[in-house]
Amino acid sequence: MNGKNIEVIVVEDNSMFRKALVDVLNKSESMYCRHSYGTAEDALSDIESKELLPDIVLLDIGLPGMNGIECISHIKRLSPDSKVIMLTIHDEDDNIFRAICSGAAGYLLKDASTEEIAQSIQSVIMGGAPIDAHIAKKILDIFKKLTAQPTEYGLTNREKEILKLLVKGLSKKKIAETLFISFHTVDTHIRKIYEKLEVHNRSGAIAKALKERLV
Amino acid sequence: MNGKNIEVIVVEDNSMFRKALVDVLNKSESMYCRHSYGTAEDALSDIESKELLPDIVLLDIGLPGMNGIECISHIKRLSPDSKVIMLTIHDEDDNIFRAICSGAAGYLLKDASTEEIAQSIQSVIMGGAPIDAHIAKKILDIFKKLTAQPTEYGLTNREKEILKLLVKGLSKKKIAETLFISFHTVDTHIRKIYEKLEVHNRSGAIAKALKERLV
DNA sequence: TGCACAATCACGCAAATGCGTTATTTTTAT
DNA sequence: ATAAAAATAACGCATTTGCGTGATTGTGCA
Repeated sequence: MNGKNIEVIVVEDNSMFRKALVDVLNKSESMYCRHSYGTAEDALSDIESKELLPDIVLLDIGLPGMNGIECISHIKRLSPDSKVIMLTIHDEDDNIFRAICSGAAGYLLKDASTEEIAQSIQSVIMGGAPIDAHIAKKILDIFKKLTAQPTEYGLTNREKEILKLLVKGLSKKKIAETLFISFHTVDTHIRKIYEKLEVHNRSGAIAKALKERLV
Repeated sequence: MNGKNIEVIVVEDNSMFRKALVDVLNKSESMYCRHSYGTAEDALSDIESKELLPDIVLLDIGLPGMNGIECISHIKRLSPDSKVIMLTIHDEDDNIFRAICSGAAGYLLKDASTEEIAQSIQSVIMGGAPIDAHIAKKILDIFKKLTAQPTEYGLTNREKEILKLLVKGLSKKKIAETLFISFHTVDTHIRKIYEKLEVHNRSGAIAKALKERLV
């Protein structure tokens, strides 16, 4: 049961970091890394042609060409049992959600030590889901945002109605025609909307409406 | 092991439907319904004062006053082991996601027969998650949308950068200052963005960017 | 009875936008 | 090396926007 039996491949464009990773992995007693790549395309074509079935893929998100997120599903297609651990520089990366949904098994920051990364691989093999604490919080935040009751800005029904039309891209004139009211009335309503949403232009109102699911 | 041992409570504002439900439940050999309510507030205060710990809560989404979604978390707080089955009229209800995240165990349409509803209760008790097929599809669609690769509109990096600033609500002038380029250049980029996104104004671009997670 | 609030409408004006058109330079790809 | 694409910049103009300031009407609540 012991021995170097966990096959790991590394996909990471920074060659310094890639080499450091590979070295650490190969020093481990339980895993080895025979293949590492600088781009998703290289890795995928190798997996396909050599019929590689790695246990673990360490995958950078910020790759040139095809990015890591896209890469996950291709890997899963070619080698369904491979576990993918994402590596990222930024914890504010808003791709977290996509990665998790695409089937990433873990999610680590690059400032993790190479040892920590090796440790995380063990954890994935044991069925765990190593996720950096900062990233875990981000994930919870995303869920919280998705599930949160929309903030109550005290918009009246008419204002909500007009906000919807703004989001649809209508001009004041078009809105007036749609609702059979005067251009000026629309203008007044929009001013109230801006005031209540605490924005100063259409862009802000639309962004807020969509981000906070007001419409 | 047999007998009427599953305690169900019903929260539904339509009294006709509520009564029909309660009757069917009480006719069942395995469950009973002693308490039913027309509002979330009534149900919650009763749960609190009488220390009810129902096995199942059938909960309408479209309640007057506190809605069903809000109600879930209160129920879970007062009676953590209760399983909540949501009832809704519309399958296009965009609250599905919130309900699931709040911990609803099932999600049914009101046009389900009362028998089907009773059947679903059994299924929840058995550890299942009865979700109406239409609703299940909606859920998958929401996830698909959340996880979908953003449609490729062929935006260049510069265009994406400027799109982000548009979403932040900056004017062309501000964008020009931010990027240390001319107002006119910003203008040109924005025109290309509109062209590629097939919109004709800022509102359309921002709405598309946010809805399709381009930023 | 009165007052707050929603919804309606109006004028004017500076600023911003959207678009037709043209053009140079730099980068990328074949 | 050469063609295509991207990034840069400019002028003019009709339209739209954002906002200061003002007003009238209806509805509900205290």
